[in-house]
Amino acid sequence: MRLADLSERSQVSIATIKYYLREGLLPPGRRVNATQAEYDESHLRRLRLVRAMVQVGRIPVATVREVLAQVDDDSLGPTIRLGAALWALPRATEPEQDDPAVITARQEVDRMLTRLGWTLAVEIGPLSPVYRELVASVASLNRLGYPLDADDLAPYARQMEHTAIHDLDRMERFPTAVEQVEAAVASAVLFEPVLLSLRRLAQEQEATRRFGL
Amino acid sequence: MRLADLSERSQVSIATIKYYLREGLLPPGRRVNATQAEYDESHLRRLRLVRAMVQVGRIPVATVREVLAQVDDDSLGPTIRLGAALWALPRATEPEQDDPAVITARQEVDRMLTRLGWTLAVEIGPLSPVYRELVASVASLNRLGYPLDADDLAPYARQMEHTAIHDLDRMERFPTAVEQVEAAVASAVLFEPVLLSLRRLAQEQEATRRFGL
DNA sequence: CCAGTGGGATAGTGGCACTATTCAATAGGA
DNA sequence: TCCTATTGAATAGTGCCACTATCCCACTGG
Repeated sequence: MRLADLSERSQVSIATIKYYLREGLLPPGRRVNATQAEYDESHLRRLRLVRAMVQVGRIPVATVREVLAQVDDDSLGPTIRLGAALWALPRATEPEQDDPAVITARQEVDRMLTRLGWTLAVEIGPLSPVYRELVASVASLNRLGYPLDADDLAPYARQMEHTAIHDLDRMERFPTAVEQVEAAVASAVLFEPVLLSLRRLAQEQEATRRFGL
Repeated sequence: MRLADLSERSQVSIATIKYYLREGLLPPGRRVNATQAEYDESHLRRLRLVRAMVQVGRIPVATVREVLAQVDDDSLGPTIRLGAALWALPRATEPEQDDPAVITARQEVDRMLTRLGWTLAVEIGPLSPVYRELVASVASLNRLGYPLDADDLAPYARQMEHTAIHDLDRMERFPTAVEQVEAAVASAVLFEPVLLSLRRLAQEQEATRRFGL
């Protein structure tokens, strides 16, 4: 497959593919000679993943580069690789340490985590971007006057435990490590809109049940 | 409260507040005289909501304006107002009609909805932006090689039914209609990062349980 | 009386994801 | 062989958008 074919099949313009190649989001093709390069299915798959992250996930190109570097790092075991890829994802605005809303939020998050027995999360929590993003989000809600405590968070967390089991079941169906991590990233990025849409539909449904049309 | 005070208490620069006033995201203050205006707590609350939508939710300013127009429309009953506000939120790329991935996605979504008995969603579904966003997301996953059928979607949807009940319980605690709709919008925008963070934490937790460290 | 304040108007900034152009070296069909 | 098309590199430009900066003027209040 040449560049033009890759562009054709992915519906991504040649200029944009060149841009991604330049930015290191797409590995270079196998150079057939000085003026031609050959691309294969893995390039197509990667290109679609990049598009998904950039367009659907609104992830900055620089972040996509970091995530993919983890996906392709053969020196990591599959589990670590998965963590590392998701590690690089969040769009977090880092919480300020001295903000009282942040301190409260952290306390409640920690209480929720210990109550659920998420020991790993508690130990590595403060280092994880995911944890920090959670704290920052809860703090935002605090500031807006919608406080969330451990009692509010716990049921949602338990529901997410169930979804996580589903998620990993789906992931483990893929044969190779790279494909599994790609699936995890795709799931993190693309499945989120699905979940959120379902939530809003459920809200509409529940509102109708309560208040009628 | 004068403009300077509003800026001080919200930590939003005067220039930005003026910008929001210009764009109609913030109602003008009560003019005390030709050169002074008085703002109250509702302005502060609204300003924080706008910031949350723009910064955390990454919602375009033009969309924020539309959403707030619904929030403030007294001619609507509270339920309709809630729906209308959430109606205006999504900013997804519309699915193309003839795309086979979209057709498959729509079939599976519809099957899932009927199975759950979400009759309202089925009837008004094709008109709802939320429904269309769901179809588009599932179609993206299809194209990427991660097909989702009704069997995959249903358990997630059932879980979201539970969260929706929690959501509306929290919303109904607020006294006035405007505050309730504001709470719903804040919940739609700000609670989403919380849910997603919880999901990723749960994934880390579950991955550790399965594969160890 | 005059520094400060609010609001309107207008232009500028910076980030970012592309997009267009040009160039030189071929490839490949007529 | 000729001629058009293609590739990759380099570089500059575009369009969007959320601010941000600057002026100006009317007026306030110590």
